[in-house]
Amino acid sequence: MPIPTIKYYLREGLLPPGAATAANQADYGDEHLRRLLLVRALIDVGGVSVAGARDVVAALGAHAGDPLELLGTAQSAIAPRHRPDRETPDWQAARKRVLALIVERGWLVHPDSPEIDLVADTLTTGGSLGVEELLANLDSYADSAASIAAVEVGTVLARPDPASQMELVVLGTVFGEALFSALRLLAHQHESARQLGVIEPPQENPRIPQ
Amino acid sequence: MPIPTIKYYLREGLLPPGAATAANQADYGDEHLRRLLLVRALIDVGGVSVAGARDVVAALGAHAGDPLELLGTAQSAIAPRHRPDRETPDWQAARKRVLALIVERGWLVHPDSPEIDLVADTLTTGGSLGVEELLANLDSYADSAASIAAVEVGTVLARPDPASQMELVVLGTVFGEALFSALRLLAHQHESARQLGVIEPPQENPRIPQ
DNA sequence: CCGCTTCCGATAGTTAGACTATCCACTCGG
DNA sequence: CCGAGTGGATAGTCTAACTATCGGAAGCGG
Repeated sequence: MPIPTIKYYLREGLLPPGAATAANQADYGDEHLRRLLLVRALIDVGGVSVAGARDVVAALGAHAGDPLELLGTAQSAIAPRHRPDRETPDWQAARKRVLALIVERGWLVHPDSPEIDLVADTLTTGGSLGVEELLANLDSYADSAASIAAVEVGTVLARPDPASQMELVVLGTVFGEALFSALRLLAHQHESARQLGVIEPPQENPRIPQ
Repeated sequence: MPIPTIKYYLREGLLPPGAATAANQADYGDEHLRRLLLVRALIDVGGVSVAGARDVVAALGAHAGDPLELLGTAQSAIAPRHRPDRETPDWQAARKRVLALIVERGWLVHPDSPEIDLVADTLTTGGSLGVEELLANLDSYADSAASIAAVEVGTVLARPDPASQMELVVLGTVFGEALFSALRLLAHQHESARQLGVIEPPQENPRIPQ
């Protein structure tokens, strides 16, 4: 990684300044390196912008004990930015559908969460392109999201100290997404082959027919 | 949407040229509009670059009956671009782990699929940042990816004509990802609240205690 | 302690991607 | 017939993310 880039990150506030030992020397420690790796992960793996990464590390420094706040910052840095018209009846209907989902599942989510609007955005834009199937499959997506989230939150809480938990909130958001996404691709391949009736998977003992 | 932008997309080959009626007039039909919406969805919702969108629509035009090929193009346009060193023993071990997962699940995936490497990339980079939990949770991710993929492939195959199926491969890849991602965020909120032992969800009849 | 290298911080320049603006010849609608 | 609008071509703008250079002050080997 080129030095000028690191200097740039320092300027942009993505990395904390080193401890100055003289007018033109400064010490950088292990946590500087670690921070740098975190930033690169956010940018390379999470596709976050430099400005977004700055917000995330700032949030990591601030509300040191509030995982929910941090989670929001991390996710909104990662989420792609698209805003359909939110005044249309279609969008209102989509939002209502999401609220219904939340209620029927008993999800502990504040009804004013902006994340609800994000789901409605996706449903609406998809609907306007004729992907009505999104709505039909909404429950399946919610099932998977719920089971993944349960595992992930459990994993975060299993970390011993709060600082390490905070970091895993950020890293888990990014890497969890990337990992799921890549596995989904593999699973698509498998399911396409299976449902299209290509050759069956190798059996325990392929010699015995049927 | 400004006209100059549409002209730009035409130049870049994201939209097919209209049927020329005169030296300086051309007709555009419904499928042009639809194509434009598809491109915008790829860019806005999927976060795909203009060049990536061109590749996807080109793939949509070519191999008209090969969903697997198209799926690969669509996913690789969406996937963020990060390449850790693939020669390290860590990466080799990660890849072996992924292959084991594929075998033990009987997934019908070609062992040379580049998507396998993507999973290994994520595991390796995560591991180098100390997110060992990714490996531990790999099976949970695979479970969810499998069940989502089964639903999605089924949905695509339910479409009546091949052209419409091809389109849903692309749109489903993009919107499915966005929808799952947004729902995961909501589910994180819920699970954090639940596992941290915040107030319980409202019961059917909250009056009756216990 | 001399000189070469490296480093800090600051300023300025570069590159790629995604638009956006202008021009010109033409043509359609009133 | 005339003014608004269109298609195609060319050139310009704007932002994000780097990258290069500069001046001065350490550090370090001999």
